[in-house]
Amino acid sequence: METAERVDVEQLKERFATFLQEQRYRNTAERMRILECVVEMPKHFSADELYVYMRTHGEKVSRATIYSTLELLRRCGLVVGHRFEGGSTKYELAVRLPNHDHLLCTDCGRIVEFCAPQLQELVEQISQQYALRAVRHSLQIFAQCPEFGRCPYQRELAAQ
Amino acid sequence: METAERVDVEQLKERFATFLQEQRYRNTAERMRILECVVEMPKHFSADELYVYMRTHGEKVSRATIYSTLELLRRCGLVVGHRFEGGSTKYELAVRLPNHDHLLCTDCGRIVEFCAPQLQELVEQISQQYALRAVRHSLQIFAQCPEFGRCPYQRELAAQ
DNA sequence: GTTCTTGCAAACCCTTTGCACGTCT
DNA sequence: AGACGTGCAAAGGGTTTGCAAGAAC
Repeated sequence: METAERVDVEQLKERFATFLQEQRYRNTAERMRILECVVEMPKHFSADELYVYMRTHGEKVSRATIYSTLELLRRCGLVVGHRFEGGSTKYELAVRLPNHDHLLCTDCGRIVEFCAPQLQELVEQISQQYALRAVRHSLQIFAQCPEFGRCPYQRELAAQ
Repeated sequence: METAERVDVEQLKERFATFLQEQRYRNTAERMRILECVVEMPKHFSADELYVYMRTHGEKVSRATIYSTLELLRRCGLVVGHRFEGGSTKYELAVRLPNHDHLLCTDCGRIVEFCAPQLQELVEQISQQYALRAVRHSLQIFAQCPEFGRCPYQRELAAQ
């Protein structure tokens, strides 16, 4: 849980409260508890994983509320959603590592996050070529270990 | 249908036939007819759009066969699948424009394809930093018109 | 003749929705 | 009081699967 300590939950809750107020949404206990639990989740989690986590930690909350609150958190900018291949949308706390993209190891499923400022430049350059203004982007790199089946992180993953 | 004429269907069918043979899949009439229809589809299409197209063009085929054949075509490299935001997976013929990415206008929904060789370099560079070998990537840029609501392609889109 | 593929429908997963009840303002 | 949010279950869209009949090898 080392990542959790680095995040100032109270500050996030304030930002969320301000957003809700400005957008004329109601500040409910459920919404704040969901934000608290989002902070406690591992880096990438699905709506259902969050639901299971909350139900197994004594929180009484429905899937519908989780989905709707995650959408509010996304619009508030506190959470980012990614549609990786295969399953469901994965969410992550935006404050953990802003403006990053993902490298997905097809050997072990590991997700590596990276920041590439040059990519931002490239994205803006390409958008300008089409007379458009880049709002955001999503780059996913699918990669393998140089020697097939010898992913250096496979052991690490198995140990978890 | 100008794009269709530029594609050598027979050559694609040969490539698919070779793939099926090598992988010990059977060469069936359905699989070849699906490939023919994929060539006739607009650039980006969903499995269901292909299904509807085939059913309205006298082809008797099931959704299950469409999905399984699209997966074979993908593994054969003839077709690429994209998970844009919102709906279903969109497929496209790989030969039309290889190694490209997508710019999505959030005003009009238009999908612009672009090739950026610098991106390929960047992707490889990033992968190497993590001792991985890039297999493929997917970059989606979400963009808007400089003046809100004045997308130069909106008229074009409405005219269709 | 055996194994694979097909078509159909049902199942499946993830997400959204309708509704009655509860809560915030 | 009124509008909005919640929980539940049911519906929804997209995709996959189980099975009997049919086709490829």
